[in-house]
Amino acid sequence: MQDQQQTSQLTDGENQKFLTDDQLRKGIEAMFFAYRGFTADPDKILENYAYGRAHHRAIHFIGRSPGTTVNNLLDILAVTKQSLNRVLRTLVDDGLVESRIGRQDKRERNLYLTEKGRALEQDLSEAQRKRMRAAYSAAGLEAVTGFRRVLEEIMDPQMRNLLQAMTDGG
Amino acid sequence: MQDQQQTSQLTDGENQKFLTDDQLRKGIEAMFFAYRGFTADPDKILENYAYGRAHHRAIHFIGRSPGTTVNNLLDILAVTKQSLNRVLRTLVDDGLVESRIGRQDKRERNLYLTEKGRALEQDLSEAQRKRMRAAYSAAGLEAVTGFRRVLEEIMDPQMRNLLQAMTDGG
DNA sequence: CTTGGAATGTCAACAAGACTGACATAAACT
DNA sequence: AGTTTATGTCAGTCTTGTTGACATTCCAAG
Repeated sequence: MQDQQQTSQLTDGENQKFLTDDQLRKGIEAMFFAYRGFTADPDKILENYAYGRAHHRAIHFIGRSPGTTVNNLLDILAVTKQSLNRVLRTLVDDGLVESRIGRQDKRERNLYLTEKGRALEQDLSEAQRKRMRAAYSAAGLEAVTGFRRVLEEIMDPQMRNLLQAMTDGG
Repeated sequence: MQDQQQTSQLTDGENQKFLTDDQLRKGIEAMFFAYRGFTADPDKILENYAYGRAHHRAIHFIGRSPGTTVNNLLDILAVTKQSLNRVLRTLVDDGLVESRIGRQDKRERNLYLTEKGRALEQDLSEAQRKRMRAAYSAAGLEAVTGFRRVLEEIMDPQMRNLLQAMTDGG
């Protein structure tokens, strides 16, 4: 089994010490604390409105893919239509989101941010980006590549595909 | 400024293309989808019990730092004592957690998992570790290092310190 | 042209899990 | 002795999720 090609000076055992339960636990806890930071800044902005994280998510994905349908959004957000509808209704009522009847398929509703909606979206996004920008900058390109790589492995395959499709098309 | 040591062939501009708003957005969305996957497996187990994610968090950190106090847990979980107390009460009532009066300071309660509690903790942890193990394994050591690095930069400094203290002491 | 299914909206009831505010008790500190 | 700390508890509220039921509109297939 010892051929002349040594790709690493580490044995398999040493090479995979990052797979110990203790290393995994640290990753799990880091994920928990980081996610809290990740949502903290938008949450603080939303306190000024009568909105919560659910509204942020809807606003984000509508702003990101203008004209998306309710069903699309349901796939992305993985909540019930009743739950999403309550959020969408308040956003439409408050004039942040416009819901247009589909041109080809008139059953569908195409969702768009209004100017007011886009303003809030920018506010929330910039707050969240600011933290991410600082983190990326401090960690460096190589770390960011690894970060993205691991996140993609953690998510469900369907979500990975969905994210991929969004990134290509939208 | 140009010494003989070239650390990179990239200009500053090229070197920081990962800081564009579009790159940041991709990271933000990856974080969102990954966190959902991250919590999915324990959540599925908890459906069989009358417990939720809040119980999982309490069980995790008690199992990780046996003898921890309520106040400690409040700092870690960042919820109100009323919220935590409701969770702890059910766990104590159901015989998963033991609450002992502190030896030095009798105002404090030291929290421990019972055997039953440890069994559930193992079940939940192993489900979550399984996904992380697969992700780490697929992504490789270098990516995992970057992953951890970025997560630490994203979280609030107090949480980073707290996590550090836990990792050292506990 | 009718019928079945899909996309959407809405109503009602409910649950988990967060919150605030108020109050109580015991123990420790000053 | 008086104050602060650690914890527990009651009551009420909010957000966001759930299920179940039902209506409308419209596309598409028979």
